[in-house]
Amino acid sequence: MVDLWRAEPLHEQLAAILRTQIDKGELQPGQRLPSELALQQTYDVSRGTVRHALKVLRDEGKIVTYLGRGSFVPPKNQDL
Amino acid sequence: MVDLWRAEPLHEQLAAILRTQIDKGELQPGQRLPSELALQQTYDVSRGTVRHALKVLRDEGKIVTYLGRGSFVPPKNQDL
DNA sequence: GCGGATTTGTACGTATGTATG
DNA sequence: GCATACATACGTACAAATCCG
Repeated sequence: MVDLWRAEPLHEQLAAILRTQIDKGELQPGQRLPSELALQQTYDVSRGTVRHALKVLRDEGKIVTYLGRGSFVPPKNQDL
Repeated sequence: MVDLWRAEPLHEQLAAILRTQIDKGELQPGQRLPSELALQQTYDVSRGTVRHALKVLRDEGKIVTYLGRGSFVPPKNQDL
């Protein structure tokens, strides 16, 4: 869970959590991440913070996001 | 084809495509447009997006729509 | 006229994008 | 960082009108 009293910004904490889940394979390639609303409720942060965290992962190439559909873990390989 | 990552909204892109076809005469006055389902499949967007695009053209007077029949390019002249 | 297929109308529900305070 | 509002987009379901065999 994110910790209000850690020095690290909330969105960084959340990004780290999701990044770990992806790297560990708990979020499989091709799989959809929980919605922003779900993440918001799960980690008790605002939607803005969730979106900030997702942007971090997006910039890292860890996820891809589609309007109206959600964020996904992209396939590792190049068979697109 | 419509492009998910263009800045222009999908329904605007689709409206522009159909508007061009009308203005070019590829869709003749009096002719029926493809059904919403056909447009949906052709351009790979949701029906809601198709309907949004058609509403744009309807508001422009480019097409008229009848329940159970379809959308049509109205005659240019006033012989209704 | 009947019945199924087609087409548009409407209503929800869910999700992301953007803007504002 | 948070809260709210609205726009954009997808999916589903069903109703209403029309078309056609």
